[in-house]
Amino acid sequence: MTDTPAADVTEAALPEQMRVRRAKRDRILADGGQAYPVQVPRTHSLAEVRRGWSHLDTGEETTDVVAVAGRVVFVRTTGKLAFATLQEGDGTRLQAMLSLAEVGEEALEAWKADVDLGDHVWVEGRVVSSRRGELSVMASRWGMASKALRPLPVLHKELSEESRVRQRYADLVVRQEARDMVRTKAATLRALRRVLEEQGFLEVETPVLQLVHGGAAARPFRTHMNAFDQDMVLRIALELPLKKAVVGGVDRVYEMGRIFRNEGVDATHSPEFTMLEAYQAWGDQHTVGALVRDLYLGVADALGARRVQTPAGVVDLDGEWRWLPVYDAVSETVGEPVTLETPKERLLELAARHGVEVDPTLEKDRVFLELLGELVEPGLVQPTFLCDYPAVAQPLARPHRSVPGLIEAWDLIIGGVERGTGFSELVDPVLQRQVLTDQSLRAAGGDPEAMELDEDFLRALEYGAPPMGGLGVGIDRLVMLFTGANIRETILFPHLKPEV
RNA sequence: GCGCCAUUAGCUCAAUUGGCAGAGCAGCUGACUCUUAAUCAGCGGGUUCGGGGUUCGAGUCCCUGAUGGCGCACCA
Repeated sequence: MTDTPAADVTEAALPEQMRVRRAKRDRILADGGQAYPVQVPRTHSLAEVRRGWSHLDTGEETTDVVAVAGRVVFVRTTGKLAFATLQEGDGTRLQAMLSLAEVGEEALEAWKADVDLGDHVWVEGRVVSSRRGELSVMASRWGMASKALRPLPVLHKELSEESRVRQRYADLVVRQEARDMVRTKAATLRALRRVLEEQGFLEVETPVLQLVHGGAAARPFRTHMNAFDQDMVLRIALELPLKKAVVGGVDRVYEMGRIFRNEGVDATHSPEFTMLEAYQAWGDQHTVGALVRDLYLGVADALGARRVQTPAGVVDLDGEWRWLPVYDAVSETVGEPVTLETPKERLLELAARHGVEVDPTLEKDRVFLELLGELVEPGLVQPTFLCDYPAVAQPLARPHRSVPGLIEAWDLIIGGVERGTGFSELVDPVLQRQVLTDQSLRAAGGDPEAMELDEDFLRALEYGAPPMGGLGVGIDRLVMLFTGANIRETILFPHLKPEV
């Protein structure tokens, strides 16, 4: 124990409730007890007791002795009989009863004196049903398992938005939705891996620290490797190393991992988020379209619902997943034919007529993409593959097999939001070099999102990559679809600015 | 990045026109052997986000900074 003067000053500055709890801890230790024992008697989880003795009638008692442990979330103490509600990790609760007649005066008085909301305790005793029918453990002994020094937030009201995120550990204790989210996300990751494994995909891990930034258009985080005295970036995509693996014969390969983008933070964007990318040799945009559908259905089944309520309406994942060429989509929406040849001036007029603000200095095809994003995407509630994009949309996609100027790529829209993207991947090393050279010139010209020229990637392609399809799915957005949560709820510990 | 709103006890929130800073839960003391957000009686607990200003007087008005939320812009 620290009794330095400095510690006393700190002690005095603490809120009353924390001083009280510290005093209780000190008293337990001074009396020869343990406030933080390395191990406690525990024969059953709270859930196991609930499952095993659910048949008890109101007031029925057994001689079955169990030992349970959990966090105290409610206490109700009468003179000679104390009740407490214990909670374990997934939110399962079980009542503990301490009766003077069974536990003895000394143990009951210690309970009243030492136990606060938030403490972990263990209780050993018979499984009984109380007179009001509450399944309980009637204590013959109890002990402190871990003394909490900080008072728990109230359980009757949700934490403020900021506290929920800053102190997720407390949020998890007091809010069932927070606990469920952790398990929902884990179930989602399991389901995705299962679907991929069933279809013969191998999971690999590729470098997070990279020499050149590529695979997507985004601003990277920069760092430095001391051993090589080498500036590096954190990856913004998984794409390039996975394609290198396909070159080497890893025909069906995927990675599910964190990528980092040094950009805005809001309810739908986090600077680090989890991406799934999969590449399939001998496949194309249609085969990976089928794969992404299997992935979504696999997750839906794991979470128990193929129909999902979203702000945009009810999504039926069992329905048709429509393929919608983007020029058809925009033509239909604006009520007149729009094609790759439609001049920029006309596109700008259409934008103005439909109230879409567009930077008039954008190139023609980007104006078109603005119209698509503003007028079409929000209205696509059911799963839709927007396809046949103009080439400008995706530098790494293959030119369309039958329509010049288009590429073979899709964006999957569900509930009005982009959920994933897929390609017939570009494997011609000469074309790829042209595209990347153009990108690197833009990077040199100051575009912070443009890709750099990755010579190693081009060397790999020059050895020959098989025809392949590839897809990318934002895992957090997938979880958001099924839970209705915003991205900060799907990420256990999202980033916030430091506290003062 | 721009605009709007918010920040008060451990937690969640009140506070009228600028006039003694409050409630519920939590905590402390006491009562109570079937409670379950237990109940009852009493008590304590505040850098009103930080800094500056106006005023006899500021949680409240002004300036400035921090953090958060929402909207817009950008992105997945």
